[in-house]
Order: sequence, then structure tokens, then C-alpha cells
Amino acid sequence: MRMEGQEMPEWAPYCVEPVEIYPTETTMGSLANLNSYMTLNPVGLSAPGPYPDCSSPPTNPSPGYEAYTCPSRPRENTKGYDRRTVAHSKPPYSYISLITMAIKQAPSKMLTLNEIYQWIMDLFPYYRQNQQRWQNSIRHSLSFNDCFVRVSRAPDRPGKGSFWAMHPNSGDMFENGCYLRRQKRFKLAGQDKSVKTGRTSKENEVNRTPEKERSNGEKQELGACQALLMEDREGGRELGSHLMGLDVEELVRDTHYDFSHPFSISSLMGSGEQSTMGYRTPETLGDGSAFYQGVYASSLLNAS
DNA sequence: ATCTAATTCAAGG
DNA sequence: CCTTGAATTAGAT
Repeated sequence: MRMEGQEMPEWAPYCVEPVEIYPTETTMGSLANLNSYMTLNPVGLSAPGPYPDCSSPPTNPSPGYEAYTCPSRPRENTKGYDRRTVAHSKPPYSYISLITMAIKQAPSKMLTLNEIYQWIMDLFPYYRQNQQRWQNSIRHSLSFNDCFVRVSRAPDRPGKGSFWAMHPNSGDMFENGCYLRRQKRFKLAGQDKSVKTGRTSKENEVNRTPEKERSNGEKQELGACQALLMEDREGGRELGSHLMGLDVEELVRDTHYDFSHPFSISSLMGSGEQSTMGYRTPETLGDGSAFYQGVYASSLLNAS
């Protein structure tokens, strides 16, 4: 889908050159400071449209587009690297770590597939390209890795796709700042997968069809009633709180050991204060018009 | 060089 | 959108 000239969406310029990045003194290619890869959408920019899958930086801006020029910023920290080049470099994170960051920064500790895509693209312009390819990989990662659990939607929470959350036992998978490759994958033992923990026979019936029951090898999934649970958990409901041997409470718990490293997302975004700086999910906003507002805390803005 | 995690392609539900 | 598998790439030792 090309946008042939004419009416450009208001966010078009930002597609080409997505704004501001923070220079670092690290060299490209190394496990650089996260900052070098982060870009910032202008605060207050309302841009709910999908990112066009364009290559960047563009050799020839299409008609109607114009490269957004970053407000000049002191470059004393850069080693002469073009910040545009840096900003569009591949971030030093595996998909698994990206997904994990996305989920953990979410106030609800669970996100839909599309919210995960969106979060990644918001932060890393690199992933505004080849969306088909890496999004497939994201899906593969979600399904394949036991550290991610699918939480199906509650009936009263309509929408597309399930939610994804971290398995409560996955721990800190990137302990030593190893965001590229973990030492070991988090894999559930066969027994842990065929759920039996804390599941009553009654709960067993809930949301469960016989043929859907696989002997083993089935990844854990949380029932819709659990998703419901987390919505009004102060409401005292107890709907299937242990459906699959997992409790939504566990999934949603905000563990604090995560990303407490200098280069971690929370360090960079939170910078001292609570990690409660909200990245708002589109769901919570009626039309998504404010989608980009408040995404980036001011702490990020005045880094360094 | 080896081991195995991560990525990619892609079929099938 | 979700799951799987097979093949390939690539990080770490």
C-alpha cells in the first residue's frame, strides 16, 4: 500500500525520520547503551495510524514526505555517527527480550499481540521495516517459548487476539544484561505443562473441551474467566483462580528484579521513579487518539 | 569447533 | 491469530 502523493496522514513525516534520538559514546555494534537505539516521538503527537512498512532512511523521500529534521542537539557524546543511522540500527535485543520488556512495562502486565508490535515499533524505528518478517518471528517466539503464556479474553472484554503475559516462574531471564541470548531457555518440564497444580475437577470443566485436552506438551493457557478475574479482582470474584495451575495474580504481579540494570528499559524510562509511568494501551483509549501521549516519560526526555 | 538459542520461512489449524 | 517444524544463522564458550 503506497501512499501516492496526495493526502498524507499527519504522521507521515515522522515515519521517515522519527524524531529525536539520544547519542551515546558507545560504538555501534557493541552491546551499546540502550539510549542509542531509542527514538522519541514528539510528546503530544497524535498518530494512531499504523506505521507504513517503509525502508529508512529513505534515499528519496516520496512526494509529500519530508524528512523530519531533529532539533539540533549537542553531539558532544557521539563518535561522529549519524544519529539517523544509529537510530535505525538493529537494537541489541532478541525478540524474546523485546517481548518481555513490552509486557513488563505494561501496567496490566499483559498485552495483545498487536500491542506488542506497537510498543516495539514505537520505540525502535528499525522495526518499522520488514514488519511481515519480524512479526512472524514474534508470533513464533510467543508460541514457542514457555516463558510466555497466553491469556484468553474474558467474554466481557471483546477484542482481537488473546493477551500475553510472562510465566510467573520465568524469573529474570536477562540477568546479566544478556538481552541477545539467554544461557538457557525457560522450558517447562513435561509435568509442569500438563497442568495439575491446584486445579479442581470443577475448574477443570470450565472452558475446556475434551478434544482440546492434549496429554502433554500443551502450553499453559489461562482461561477467559481468569482474564476476567484480573479485571475485577478487587470484586472478590474467584472464578477459576487456578484454572491451569496458574493464577492471574501471579502473572500480573509486578516483580521488581526485572530490568534493574543500567541499560534496562525501566532504568531508562523510569529513571528513578516508579515504573508506573504508563504506556497506555490502545484499549484504554477510545479512539486511540491519545495513543502516543504520555508514552514517553519526561524522565526520558531529559536524559543526560 | 561445538553447542544450542534465536531467527526465518512457511504450512496447517 | 496461533502452533509447529525444519532449516539456517549466530552468540557464547
